[in-house]
Amino acid sequence: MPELPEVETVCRGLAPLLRGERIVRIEVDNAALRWPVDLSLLQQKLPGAQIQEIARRGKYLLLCLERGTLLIHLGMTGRLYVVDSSQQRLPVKHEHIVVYLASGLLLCYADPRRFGAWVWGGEEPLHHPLLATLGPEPFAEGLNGRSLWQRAQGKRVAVKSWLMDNRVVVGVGNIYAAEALFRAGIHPLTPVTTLAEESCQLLLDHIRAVLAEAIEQGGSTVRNYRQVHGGEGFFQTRLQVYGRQGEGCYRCGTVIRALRIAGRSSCFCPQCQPLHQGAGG
DNA sequence: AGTATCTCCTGCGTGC
DNA sequence: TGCACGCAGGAGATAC
Repeated sequence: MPELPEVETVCRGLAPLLRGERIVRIEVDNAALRWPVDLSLLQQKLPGAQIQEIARRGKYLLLCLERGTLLIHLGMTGRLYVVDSSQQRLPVKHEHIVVYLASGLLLCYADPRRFGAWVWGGEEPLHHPLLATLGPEPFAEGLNGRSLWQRAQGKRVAVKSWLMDNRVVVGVGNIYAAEALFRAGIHPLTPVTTLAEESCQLLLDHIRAVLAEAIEQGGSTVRNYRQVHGGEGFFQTRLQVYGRQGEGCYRCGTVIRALRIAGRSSCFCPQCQPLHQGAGG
């Protein structure tokens, strides 16, 4: 399931392949993604346009064209890949969208569960409703323990749900929230309002560290995530709590447990992540 | 207004 | 071997 490291990896993989390419046409086989793909609009905007840059905002990919930007979200199972139209290829299951490029390359989108999105973001994509309400990027300079702590005041929500709220910080999903909390020694149910400012800083440091390591490793291949060239990421071998319930903690040997928090399975080590006031120091 | 739940969807593992 | 079922979860919509 793509989180920030996976989307960033896809972004970095696509950029050198697509930058400067001119779009010839777009074919949509199944428009029933998270929101219906507006085919007539895309057919009006895309053909003839040159791809200037590929960028990322949160978990959204931005395909920046000459006059406007296409927003792409991979949802849970979305996959972008580039193939050469001159080479024969087998049909890909759940391949819903193909963008034909002037060089003969094809930008393809497959998404079994169709939680993803292809949305026209207009000429000022950062003002698009999907992007306008997003919180800061985790690596943004202005983000620090103090600003996080200030925003946590008066909120009783569990720290894990809070981290996954993209108004607080973008890009942190279920996997990396669990991993960052483990590294910071903070119980996932800790009410955010009880976190000390130092704990917020520690947590942010670990969020940044785990995301940076995951990007370096090409993301985590859990279920069907793949890089642009079809290769797997490698960070999944370094996950310390996610998906490890019932197994021993690498640090202390205690059995990793899983709770359901806001409907999401949340793995943690009861020994390394005790639940108490101001947890995490 | 803050918080929790619902919803979309398919593939996969489990149990009978 | 097959089928029902639960679970996986991003994030906007909806309900409390």
